[in-house]
Amino acid sequence: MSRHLSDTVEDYLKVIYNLSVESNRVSTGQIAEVLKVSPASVTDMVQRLAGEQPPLLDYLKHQGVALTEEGRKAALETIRHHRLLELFLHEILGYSWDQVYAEADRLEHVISEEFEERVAAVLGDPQRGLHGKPIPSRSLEMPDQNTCYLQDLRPDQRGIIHSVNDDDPGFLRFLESKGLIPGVEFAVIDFSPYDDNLRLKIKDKEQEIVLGTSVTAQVQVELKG
Amino acid sequence: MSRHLSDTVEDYLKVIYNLSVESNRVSTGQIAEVLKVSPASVTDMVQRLAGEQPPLLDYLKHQGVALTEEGRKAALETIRHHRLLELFLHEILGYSWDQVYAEADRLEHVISEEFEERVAAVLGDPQRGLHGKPIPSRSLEMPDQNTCYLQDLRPDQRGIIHSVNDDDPGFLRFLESKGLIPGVEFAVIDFSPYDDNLRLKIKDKEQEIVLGTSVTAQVQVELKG
DNA sequence: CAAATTATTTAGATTAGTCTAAAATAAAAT
DNA sequence: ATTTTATTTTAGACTAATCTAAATAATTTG
Repeated sequence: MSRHLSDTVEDYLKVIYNLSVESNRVSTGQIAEVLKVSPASVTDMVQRLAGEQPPLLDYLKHQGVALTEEGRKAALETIRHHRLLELFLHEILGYSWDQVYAEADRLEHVISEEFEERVAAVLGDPQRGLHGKPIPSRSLEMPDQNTCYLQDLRPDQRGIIHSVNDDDPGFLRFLESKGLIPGVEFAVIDFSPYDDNLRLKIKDKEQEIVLGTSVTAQVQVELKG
Repeated sequence: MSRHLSDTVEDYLKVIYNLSVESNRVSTGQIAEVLKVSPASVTDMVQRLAGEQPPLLDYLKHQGVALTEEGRKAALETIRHHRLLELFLHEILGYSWDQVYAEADRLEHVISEEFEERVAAVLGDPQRGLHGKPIPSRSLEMPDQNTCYLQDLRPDQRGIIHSVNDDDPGFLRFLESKGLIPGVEFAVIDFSPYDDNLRLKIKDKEQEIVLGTSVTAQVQVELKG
């Protein structure tokens, strides 16, 4: 079915997918920043990908890009690889949850469909990754998650940690030390205006914790009740 | 310790290592044939690798190349990756022995030292690969094997299948169907001149088998007694 | 040992992905 | 509604890895 895409192209599509969750069209500047390449390189690349047959991107000069259905499928394939690999590295090879990202990020471009299938089977066809994010299905359907960011909650609301960003090992170790792990229940105790800090009570933990937006904007939660 | 080498460079070094086992210096033409690139490309590349600091190859115009110690270490690193991966794909993910080569050949360039260590640990630090070839040690020592090619044996000699080439799935399925698997004992019954066919009796098998040189030149054995 | 054949190397070109610097466009601010 | 600022695009150039065609060196053969 799918023609071969280079590692680089897969990275572009993945980044565009992730940025698309927030805004409909994605600017070349945003992509450049995430991929740490120059804006000029991005313009070049998105023009190429928009010109492919069939096109992977929809591109309008000075108005950013959006994934085509083709591009979306390719991005989800890579994301499925990544999330299956993270789980695999943890479950089978004993990697810690802050270690898996870098390894999965290289392997995701290289494994075959066969490898993907076998890993999925060994893991029992998991629906969620090691950091809580949904894993696209074999047929590349992304289950829609009913979540919001922790930063949007206010006192007296209760929730469950749904998922966290996986790409910063230091941040992940911080989350672990605070007990902010997917599946954990918590309640918002206090909200502090101006700095937008949140005070949380985590289930089965004595000590309450206070978190700034640089944390609460990176954690997705499921509302309870 | 080691600077980063591209997948392509690792492939060149691996191929040169394998060809070096037979002849001391390796010709650009041989390399071109194995890698399926033009001889001109090989000349280009070997000149580059001989010019690196420190050099990975020793190159003399029109006289072929040899690996430097630096190049040999790099080749062994890749070979270690490959053989550990093949075993891993078989033992942990259930790949058959004719399926592992292609997957390992892509993954070998991408896995980290961490991955290598963990896989080696899970497999119990194996000394031999799935097809019998020795696995270079962590410190990149290649155990020297006391073997010869099956084609060099004559009637009444007995041996054990030591190792077989891993790169052709069809050939591997053929070997399996004949019971020619590393560790299996056999005796040479007959040698036929002109075509150099060998007749073998395989231990615990009723039927004797006759093999041509296109098979016997691809199988390494350990002499017994 | 010279001629013919074969192998290797050089020269010049191509593609993917990147860069910097300059030009063009869009957005923000006076 | 202009000017300023910020973003995006174009233009031109670089590197790694490859190619084909032509030139050169080595080897084989008569």
